[in-house]
This record gives sequence, structure tokens and C-alpha cells, in this order.
Amino acid sequence: MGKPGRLEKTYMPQVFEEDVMKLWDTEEIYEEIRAKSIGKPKFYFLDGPPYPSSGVPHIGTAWNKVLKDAIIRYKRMKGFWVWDKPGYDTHGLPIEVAVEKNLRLKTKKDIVEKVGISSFIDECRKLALCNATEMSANFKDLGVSLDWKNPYYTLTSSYIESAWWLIKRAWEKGLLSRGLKVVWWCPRCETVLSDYEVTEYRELSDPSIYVMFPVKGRPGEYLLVWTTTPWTLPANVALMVHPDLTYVEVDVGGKKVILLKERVGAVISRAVEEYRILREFPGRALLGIEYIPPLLEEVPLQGKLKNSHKVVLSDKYVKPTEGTGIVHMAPGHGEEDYEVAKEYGLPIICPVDERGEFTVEAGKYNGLSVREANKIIIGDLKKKNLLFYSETIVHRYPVCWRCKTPLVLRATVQWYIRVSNLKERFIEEAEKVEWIPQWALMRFKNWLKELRDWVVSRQRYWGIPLPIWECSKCGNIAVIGSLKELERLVGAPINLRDLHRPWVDQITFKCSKCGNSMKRVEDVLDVWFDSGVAFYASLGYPMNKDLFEKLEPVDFITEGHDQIAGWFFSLLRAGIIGFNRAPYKCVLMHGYMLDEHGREMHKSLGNYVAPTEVVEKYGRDTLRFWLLQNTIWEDARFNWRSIEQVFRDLHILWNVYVFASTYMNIDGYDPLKHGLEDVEENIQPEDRWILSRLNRLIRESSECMEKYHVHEATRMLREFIVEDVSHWYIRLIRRRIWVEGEDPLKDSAYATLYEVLKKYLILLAPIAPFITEKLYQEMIRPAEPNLPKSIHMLEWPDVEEKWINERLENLMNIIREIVELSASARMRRKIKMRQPLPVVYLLTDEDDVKEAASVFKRILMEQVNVKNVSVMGRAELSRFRVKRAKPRISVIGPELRGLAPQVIAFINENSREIAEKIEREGEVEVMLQSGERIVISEKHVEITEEDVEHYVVQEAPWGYVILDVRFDWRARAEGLARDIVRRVQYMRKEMDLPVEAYIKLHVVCPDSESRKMLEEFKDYICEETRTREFSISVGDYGKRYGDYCKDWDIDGKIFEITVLVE
RNA sequence: GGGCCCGUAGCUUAGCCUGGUGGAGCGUUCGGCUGAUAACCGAAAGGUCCUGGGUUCAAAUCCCAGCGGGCCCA
Repeated sequence: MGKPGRLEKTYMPQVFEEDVMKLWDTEEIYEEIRAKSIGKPKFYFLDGPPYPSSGVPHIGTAWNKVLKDAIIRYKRMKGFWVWDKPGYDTHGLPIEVAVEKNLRLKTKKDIVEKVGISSFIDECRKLALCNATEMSANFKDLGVSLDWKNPYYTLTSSYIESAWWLIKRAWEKGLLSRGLKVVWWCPRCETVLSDYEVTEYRELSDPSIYVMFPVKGRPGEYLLVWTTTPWTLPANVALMVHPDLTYVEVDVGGKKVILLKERVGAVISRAVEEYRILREFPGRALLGIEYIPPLLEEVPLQGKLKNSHKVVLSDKYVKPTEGTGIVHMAPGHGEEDYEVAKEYGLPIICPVDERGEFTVEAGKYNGLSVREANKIIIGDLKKKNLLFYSETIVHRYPVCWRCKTPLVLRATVQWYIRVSNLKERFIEEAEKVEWIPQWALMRFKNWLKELRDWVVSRQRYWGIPLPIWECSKCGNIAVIGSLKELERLVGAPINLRDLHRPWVDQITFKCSKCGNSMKRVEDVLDVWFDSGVAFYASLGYPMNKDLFEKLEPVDFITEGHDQIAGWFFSLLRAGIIGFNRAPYKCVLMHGYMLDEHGREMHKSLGNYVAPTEVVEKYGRDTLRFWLLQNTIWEDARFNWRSIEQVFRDLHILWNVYVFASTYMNIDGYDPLKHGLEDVEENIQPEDRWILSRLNRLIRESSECMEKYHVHEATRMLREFIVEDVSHWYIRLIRRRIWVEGEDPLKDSAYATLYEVLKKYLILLAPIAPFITEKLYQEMIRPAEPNLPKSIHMLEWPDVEEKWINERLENLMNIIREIVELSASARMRRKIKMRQPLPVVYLLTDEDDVKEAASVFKRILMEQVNVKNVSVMGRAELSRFRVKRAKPRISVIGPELRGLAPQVIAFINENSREIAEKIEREGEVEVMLQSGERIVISEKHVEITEEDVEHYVVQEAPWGYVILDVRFDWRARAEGLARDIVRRVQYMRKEMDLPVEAYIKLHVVCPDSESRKMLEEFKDYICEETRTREFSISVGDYGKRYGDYCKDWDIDGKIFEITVLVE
């Protein structure tokens, strides 16, 4: 025995959302849901670990997490055991850089010398965990229901050990090697950056120079070369030309210069006006030509190189669109150069150190940083008369994503995993995955085309230590896959604080080959390695195999489109290296959150909006709902207005529940006694309609959630509650609900409304968990105390197919159309809705419309406010709308001259008949009083249509809606009565009277006519306004029958209404 | 320079896959309705559906090229 509870009148999320959260905590709702789900089918969701460089999540990160939350909540309600461990990607350069800043360290050397590695690492750990904890609190505050008490952190010993396992796997498979790799290098951080870390570009101003390389043994002949990095010239070993393109020798002021024919115009004319082409030849003719390196004197190393300083061929890397067609090769500073150099057996040199400064090998330039050496090198070339032309260009150049230092390319010895030859496998596995949207696969494959070997080593501190030990004497290598293995080699248990540097560096053991000491290679792992192994490492595999075997593969991940080249890829890579297959089944790619102009949101740009700002203004559900209604895979623009709109929609939703709960509570409606099945024989067509809509919503929103099209489900849910329930259904059932006392039609309305509102809450719960919980607790549970203690413990509703009735929905659409057209008809005649009219005519030949009018006759009469509905065929239109012929005087006058006035008068008198005849036959012959016969045709008249008096005709797609707008004294009286009722209701509301309270009423009328009218409808007024005593007087304004008294103007007459509380 | 996505009313956007009279909300103005509503209904104003070509009886929708924005890569 229960009845629905009553709700606060106003939607105030800021107040109750906190309470709801407290309820979840104290009642341990989340824990209970998890406990109950064990044993059900698994759903392995893997959280893409955010980087905790700050504790406050970006609004885009909030989108990401809320999206995940909506999906896992849905899956839980569908009866899955959902794996929901959140994670944090805690290692890497951003944390190091932040700590360096905090500790005021300027260089990598400072870390060792000023604070020492161990305290540096402690600071990194502290910062990462502190930010992660703050982030967790922020996510939890948005209602994100992940396992916040047990996140996975990539910094734990267990995680590190799991990562080691994969390195070992790669080693065993022969994929792990050490060798020279040309890599992007940050001179400030003094470490390698992988391809996907090179993400920041700046507009930099750099020299663009054309250098003349003297051909050996042919004085006065030069090979012309273009470069924007003069600092790579000390590392020059050869020149590349295209074998098949045409090159020319040009006479420029007596010097012979060789370059690509196509580029002569663009290059030579920059420097000189006059030149002469001497001869042309294919690029291959230049093969083997030797030259004198332009910096031979300045850089002694240049003189020592063997098998170098000659022309080689490449059809791949020489482009006819830029430069001179002769490419300067510095294999130590360019990957393409490196590739070709290896092919020709050329030497590879890199006279630049970790800090981006020239080494002793660079002779004159020793100690200079490369960018400052540019000027000096250009000066030297000029002195030697080898500079053909020089200018400055502004181009996009990569900078370090953390410290914004321009990067350099360096050939360095690195550890890498050879995956470039596994390209086909990667693509094969990617194709087995379900990608949402589908074109994400295209993008992913596109990225895979560029697949390169994975340089995994980093010359830093805060990361997973590379588990590789090397013998200092014989170079023997040991790759360690677990702590146990390490202990076995050491021969003793290892008791380290943790596995990070510097502690792990202290572990040494005897070389199995020569007996000398094995020391760890100092590098740490690329952070992308960390997150890439999350699919097994976050479950403790391989130390703990059970969980992984139960859960894998990952059923679902979702991240932003930047993760195509990031996490989606690093997971796949780790999956293939470790298990030879893709680790996930389904990937949902979401968009970016941009500002209202479509630009990225950044604190530094001043367009940044924190999620908390939105929460403070409109609450958590508003933010969630707004985030979730954005098309998932498109970029979303932040926009306050659209957020306000969502807030308004939630307000409507709230009010729907306030309305329902208020009346159900007053009437003591008990859903357990009067459920849908109990009232079935009293169910009305409009009830069947909303139940059809409800079940269609269940069906369609479930389909959307299954496809992870959360935004479509979200929009549907808005549409349903706002358009179908609030705007329409409640409007239709109002009168049924206002009936006092026991009433079967009221009960069936309550039963229907209750069913709709209860199921709707469940559907909305994954999207707006707060408001749904609040409404559930305050309205639903008091009525049904045996229900679970949280809405989030309910099962997702099944579709009840028997209720879905497409035809009925179509009929209702027709009814809505008729009501709208009638409203518009009244508007045209300025007749207010409250004024009852005798009849609405529906003219149609369509069966649907006829059926709609009959099924929904009562609804139609109420909503159109007419006493009757009459249906007839379209042909009857002529009764309501007539044709008129208007004389065109400008035609008739000149043509008929003297007869014109007679003709005009005749047309006016017989306007309708003439119009009809001309429409039918094209002309009409008339006989004038004077005896003449005149033929009138279309040109003489303008044919118009006009509604017959008392009727207003509106066109509908299927016919006409016609209102009879006549009303008699009684109808006018009824209209007046309704006007009075409406004013009284307004006053009751102003007085904040309880809905069920009774009143006394006095009305002062302007005249006795009005008094008579009100007396005629006295009973009606009393019932509508809950009036026990009703008195009427005439003319005695200002007499004050009570405290609450108001003058109202109704159609220009003043009525003074007094409301007295009993 | 390459790949992918987006471009529709002042703003936010649906429709595009599968061609057939471009819708909605916000905002403005006027009118109406209202004892759930911080609502709602009607009317008015507001559109080169980014531009240009093509296919077609017919293009916002399909194709091509370009422009602008975003992401990724080089």
C-alpha cells in the first residue's frame, strides 16, 4: 500500500544532486550493483587512461568519461557483469617537465646533480598520484560510475612487471633490436620522441639557401643544392638526384650550374636575370660524379669520410616540385637520407650531441647549438663563394610537445621493436574490429600504412625501466620478463622500494657468458608502451592469469579521434606482439570539444570552460545530457545557449513528474492496486497512443544503445518527454485527472501515466543518473516500497510489442494537425480558445482522417473546444468557401466604354455564379438590361476564393478543417465563465493555495447581463475552482469582499474577483 | 603536401547512407493558452543548404574540383 510521493515544485539540481550522491555512497549502491552482477555474462570495458598532468579534467575529457558511463550503466541494466576499472597513464615527459618546473630545474643534468634521481622520481610519483586522485574525484562528481577505489596506475610494480613481459615476448620473437635510428630529438629534454609524439608545430622562420657544390676536377662547375637546415651540412655525405628527370647545365655569369630543368625558372631567376641553358641530360648521367664538400675546411670530419661525396640516385625522395632536384644527404639527420645511404653503403655521421650542440667532430662549429650555427655556416659559404642565393622562409616546424623547443633529427642508437614488416597483420586484425563510425577504420588503415619500427627506448627517468641488462665486458644481453626471473639471476629475493629508476639500476648479476657484471641499460620505455599493454596489464597478467582469461578480449573502448594514431594503435600493436591478435572487439571514436567558434579550447586561449562551471550553473545532468546529445564522432562546439536549452528540457521533465505526482498523491493513487492490467477496460485511445509511443521509444532507444549511438538515444528521450508527454499527452488527460473522487477514467489515466513515467526513468537513467534517481526515490519508491533501493539497480525494460500500434500513432498525428489548424483558424477570426464554438467540419476523402475523427472524437471536441465534430467529403467545400468574380475595370472600361458600368454592376451582383461558370466553361454570356449580349471571359475578371460567412476554412494535406464560428448567448456565457475560471485559478496560484483547497468566491460584474451569464454557469465555475460559496454582485467595485481581490479586464469589461480562503 | 571528418536561418542543429515541396529549438515581433511548467500553442520575419561544375525528369542529398574549419600524418 503506497502512493507516489510529492516533489519540490522547482527543479533545483544543485541542491539534490549532492544528496543523491550521498545516498549512493552511504547505501553503497555502486558496490551492491557490482556484487550482484558477478556471474552474469561479461562485458569488458577498458578505460583509456587519461594523462594526469592536471587534476581538473577538460570538458572534452568529461565528455569522454560521461559517454563511457552512459554505456556501462546501460550494459549493467541489460544484465552484464561490467568490468569498469578506470586507469591513469602516470609516466612520461609531461610529469617530468612539471616536476622540473616545480623544482626549478633547467636541464636534464640538473635532475641528477641538484636533486638526485630518487627524489625526482618521488616527486613525479607524488604529482601523478595527486592529480589522478583529484581527477577521480572530479569524474565521480559527474556521476561517472567507475571503480574509483581501485583504478589501475601504470606506475605500480605489478604494472611494470606486466610491461616487462611484453618486452621479453618481443625479444623471444626476435622483434626487439638495438641499432641506429634517425629520430626526432628534443635538445632540451635530451630524449628521443616517437613519431606520434611529434604533434606540435610552430611557424618558425628559417634560412632557405641554395648552395653550390663544386664538381671535383671540373673547376667552375657546380651542383646546385637547396636546404632549410644549413646546420646539417657538416654531416653531408652525398647528393641525390632523380634518375629519370631531366637536368640541365646553366651558364650563370660564367659559372656552370647543374639543376633540375623544371626548377630553373623558379630557382635561377631568384638570383639573376640572365642565364643560358647549355645542355640537358637525364639525372642518371650524374651518377657517381664526385664533388668537393662545401665545408671541407671547416669540418675536418668531412675530409676523413670514405665512399662519399658523390651523386647517387633516388626516384622516391627527389621531388620535382621543390628545391633544385639535387638533394643534400645527411643520413645522420634524416630518415630518407639514412635509408638511401644504407642502400649505397655511405657513411653515417651525426656530429650533434644530445643537447643539440655540435661535437668536436664538427671542427669549427664545436660547441655551437645547431640553430645558432646556421648563421655562421651561411657566412662561411658566402665567404667561399659557394652561396648561390639565400633568403628566409616561415614554415611549420615540429617543436617538443611539452617544452616547445624546436626538434632536431639525429641518428642515435635506440632499442626498437621491428613491426614495420607486420603491416599486413595489423591491417588484417584491424578489419576484424567493429569500428564506429565505420570510416574510423579507413582512417586507422591509413595510419597503418605509415607503420614503422617502434623505437621504445627513452633517455629519461620517469618511466617503466627497460628490462634489459648488458654485460659491460662481452656485450651479452639479458632481457628480463618478470621479477622472479630477475631474482633467479641475482640469486636472492629483490627488496626494492619499487621498480623505478634509480633503484632498479642497482640490480646487477653475473654474465652467463663471461662472468662479468651485467648492468641495466639506462633507458626507460616510451609511455605509449604503458597504455598499450593496459588490456592485460591492468588485470595483473601474466602474474595473475585468471582474470584476464575470464575477461578478454576487450568488448568496448572509446576515445577521441586523436587516439587513432595513439591508444587504438598502441593497443593493437601490443596485442599483436603479445598475443598475435587485436585485443579489442569494438572501438567507438568520439569527437573533440571545441569552443563556440570551432577552435580548440585552451586555458591559454582564454576560451576554456571547466566542467565545474556548467555544473554550478545548471547541474550535472544538464552537462551530461548536453554532452551526450552531440553526434558522437563529430566535433562538438561548446555553446552556453544550447546548454540552457537542455536545462529547460530537464525542467519540463521535472514538471511532468511534479504534475503527475501531485495529483496521484492527492488522490492516493496506488499503482499496485490500479496497475495497467487492472484498468485495461477503461484505457482510452490517447492512453493506447502514449503506450505505443513509449514502447516504440524502448525499442528504438535500446537499438541505439546497442549500436553505441548514444546521442540518438538521448535525442529520442528528449523528444518523447517534451513533445509526446508534456506537450501532448498531459494536455489531453488533464480533464480526466481533475475529476474529483473515484473515477474509472481517472484511474486509467493514472495507470498509463505511471507506467510511462516509471519506464521512462529507467531509459533515462544511464544518461541523467541524478534526476532519475531523485524522481525514483521521491515519487516511485513511496508508491512501491518493495522496489530496489536505487533506480540504477533496475533492469532495462523489455518492449511490450502488443502496445505498439503504428496506425494509432498516425491517427494521432492527424488529430494534432487538426487541433493546430483549428487554433490557426481561430486566430484569423480573433476568437479565443476559451470561447466554445458549435462545430468543426472535417472535409476529407481519406479513411485515416475519418477514423481519427471517430476514434479521437472526445479529444478533438475538447482540444478544439467545439460542441460537435462533423465529417464529410471534400466535395462539400462549396458550402463553406465560394468563388467570387471581381471585375477588372482596367480591362472592361476601355473595351466596353459606355456599357462598362452596367457590366461591372452585373458582375458584382452575380459574382459567385459568374466565377463558377468561367471556371467551368472559360466564359459566360450575359444579357444587359439594355438588351445587349456581352461575353465575359477570364480576362475581364479576377477570380478569388472567400470563406462563407460564419466559417473559417483551413487547408490540410488531406482536405479541409472548417470551424463554424457562430456562437449564441449561452456559448458566450460559457466563454465568459471559462474566462472567470482562468482568472480565479491564476489567483489561487498567486496565493500559493494547495491545489486541493476550497475557497469562497465573489465576482463583481459590470452589468446584469454578465451576471446572468455567470449564474447560468455557476455550477461549472464552482466545480472548476473548488468554490463552496459563490456570490455575484453588479457594479459595486471597491467594496472589498475579502483581502485577496483583483480587477480583471475581460474583453474590455472590468470584473472584480475576490478569493476567500475557507 | 597527404588522409579522414565537418560546413544547412543571427545562434545550435536534424535531414545526406537509400535523390522527390528544406524541418526543429533558441532569439525577435504580435496574438493566444495555462492550477505541472523557469512551460506551451499560433502567426510573422529570417535560407546563394560554403562555392563552382557534373550526373539526373529531379540534387542539401550522388560524383568531381575549389574554399573555410577540425583531427591525424608528412
